[in-house]
Amino acid sequence: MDFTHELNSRQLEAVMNTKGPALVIAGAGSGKTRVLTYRIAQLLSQGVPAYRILALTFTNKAAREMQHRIAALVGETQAANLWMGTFHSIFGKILRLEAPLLGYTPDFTIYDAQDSKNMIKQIMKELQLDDKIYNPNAVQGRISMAKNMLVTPDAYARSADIQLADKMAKKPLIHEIYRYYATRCKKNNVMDFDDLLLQTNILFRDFPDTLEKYQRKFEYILVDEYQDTNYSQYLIIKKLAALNRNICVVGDDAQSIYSFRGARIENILNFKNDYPEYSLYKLEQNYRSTVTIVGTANSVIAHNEEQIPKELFSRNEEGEKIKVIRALTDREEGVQVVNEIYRLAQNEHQDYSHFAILYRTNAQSRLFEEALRKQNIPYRIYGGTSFYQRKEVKDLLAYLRLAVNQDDEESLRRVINYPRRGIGETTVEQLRHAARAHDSTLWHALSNVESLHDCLSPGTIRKLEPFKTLIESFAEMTKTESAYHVVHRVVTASGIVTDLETDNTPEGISRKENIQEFLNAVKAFSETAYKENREDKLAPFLAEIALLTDQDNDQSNDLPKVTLMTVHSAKGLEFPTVCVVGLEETLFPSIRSSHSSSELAEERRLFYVALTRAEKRLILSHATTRYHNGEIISPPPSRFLQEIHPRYIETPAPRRGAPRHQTIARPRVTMPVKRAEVPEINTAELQPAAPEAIVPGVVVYHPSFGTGQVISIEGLGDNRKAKIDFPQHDIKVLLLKFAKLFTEKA
DNA sequence: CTCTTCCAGCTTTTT
DNA sequence: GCTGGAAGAG
Repeated sequence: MDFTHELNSRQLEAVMNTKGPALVIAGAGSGKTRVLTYRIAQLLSQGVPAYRILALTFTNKAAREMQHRIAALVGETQAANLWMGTFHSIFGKILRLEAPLLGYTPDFTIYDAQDSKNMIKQIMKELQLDDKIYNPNAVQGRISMAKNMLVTPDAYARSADIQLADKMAKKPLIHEIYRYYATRCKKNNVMDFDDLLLQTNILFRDFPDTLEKYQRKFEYILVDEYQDTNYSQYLIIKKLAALNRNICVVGDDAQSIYSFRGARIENILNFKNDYPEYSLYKLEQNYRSTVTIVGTANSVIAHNEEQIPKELFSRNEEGEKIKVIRALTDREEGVQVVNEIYRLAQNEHQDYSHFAILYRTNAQSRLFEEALRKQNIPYRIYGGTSFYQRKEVKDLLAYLRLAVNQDDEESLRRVINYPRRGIGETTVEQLRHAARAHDSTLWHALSNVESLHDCLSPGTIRKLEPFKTLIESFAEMTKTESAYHVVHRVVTASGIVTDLETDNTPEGISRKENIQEFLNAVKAFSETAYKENREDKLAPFLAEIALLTDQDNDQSNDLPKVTLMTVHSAKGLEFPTVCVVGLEETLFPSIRSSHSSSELAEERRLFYVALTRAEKRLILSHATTRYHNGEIISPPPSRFLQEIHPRYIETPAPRRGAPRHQTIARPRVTMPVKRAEVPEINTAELQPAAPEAIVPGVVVYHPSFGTGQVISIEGLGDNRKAKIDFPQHDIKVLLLKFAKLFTEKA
């Protein structure tokens, strides 16, 4: 096979040197996927059997794309035999094969984040912990952190550091919740997303023979997006690669944007320590973007310290300068950005699919949707609630999961009274109580409901019996019938259809359509399974969709549409024109990143990711005022805008007559706060500041922070806060109720 | 047990 | 501004 014409010399080296550990630092748009696919093709052409190659990605989409590209190089059959997929799907598969070793059955249920949060809430209720103090999100975050760091409930309870942190957070009993949660998951034959990695680690730790089996099997290991691996993933890879040491990791430290989910940028930075004999390949030529865009991105990321040294460059055209749109309000920002898209589409006959609007938070999408709808521009939104998160789909899924695994308590709770059959909370709690007394599951209590005549009324038992029989009949079906038959039967026999039938509101109709859509998905699964000679039973179907996201059933059908998504979900994608919007302090960078420089650095990498999505043209926008959680805020423009080297930014054309397409005269921005330029104040002439005098722009004096300038005001009543820039200190947010502020006497 | 109304909460989220 | 969950009435 001859790759020399397809690859540059750096890429070629990375492809051809297949032995030993390799670190590929792949800058944005530098042909990372190309290197991975050709490297795999090279291995296959050397005679390495496909089933001995393990290739790990973070998204199903990335895995599928790679599979297609490899199939094009070496043919379908070989490509299909590769062990290629996401961490979660590959190790989920291995765990199903080895489940009995760990005390699970191969049909274990996978819980998504929502399911596990519900379970945590339930456990907290049983432990009588107040969910005002024990915020379920925070608790879940702690447990997830622990799992990703391979901290067992015992270790969690014993760790002095962790206990101190939890005590400080006024949540000293998280270890109890964690313990119950872990026990119940196991009892229910359930794994959450973190378990797919944690249990793999446990498997490899406790069963050396099994580890060795997979070490021998996977002669070559490749990992995509290595900068986004967490500790748990890192350790799995390290263990698997220990025997052959043929490990190739590809990544870009500048694009590490998932530390909030436990990703550890140091994994890529420390690769050289784990594999001292490694070879390093730096891919620095960007094939995606114009010189201007690459220069812009470089000038921004240069503000981060601690990077793997590299210089991304482009030999593409110079390209157009960056357009910065400044709008008075958030709504106006939407209108102006959409106008610009409209103008480009008209003047340059650009297809609408060539445009993407990228924002920091999903909540920002609404204004752009409205503006696009008004202009009759087709668009597609990514993110928000995905198909499998919809209530009606989750209801149906709960029945299906129960049919496969009756011990799945969350699913049982979800449908025991849906559709309404008069089984309320009290009854379920009685069952839970009975289950606890026998140290068994909720289903176990329900299936022995006759023995509970002491605590349940005959009437209640009469309501529970038919439900129990219903689930048993579904369970019976799954053994022999195809997934499609079971789902079809569940939809009708459970009463879901009758329940939805009565609702003829637009939402109700959409719910029915979603159920239909689900049926289509099952049918599609059955057909592929049949074609590929796999079982088309319900269990493998559920296993497959548990790890699917809405980006996966992306039917980019019909007409070309503008793409709207968060910057996070845009990673790995590219568009001719990219609009990065909402570039204001507190929003991008997020306010939550303001207290630590490492979080700010991550925000900057996120901005870098956004910029490097663009091929030809970049449009950046910010608004002077915007609604945020129902309040008006007026944050200054993002510092990231100032970090772009000015030579890349388009300077507004001098006004010659009225501009043709301007919809609204642009008022001057009142407050482009630049640090350290706060006017002096005469400290001799001060008076206590009246609350109404504290407005953006006003210069104030604070006894300990000195002179500062008000950036913005948030909150109402006693909660009113001022964000003030004190050049001698920092930007502070002060509660006006307490802050002793002074203004100059008029 | 069920329905309504009210109130707090609220980044990002490949799996 | 929107959503999900809790509380209270029927």
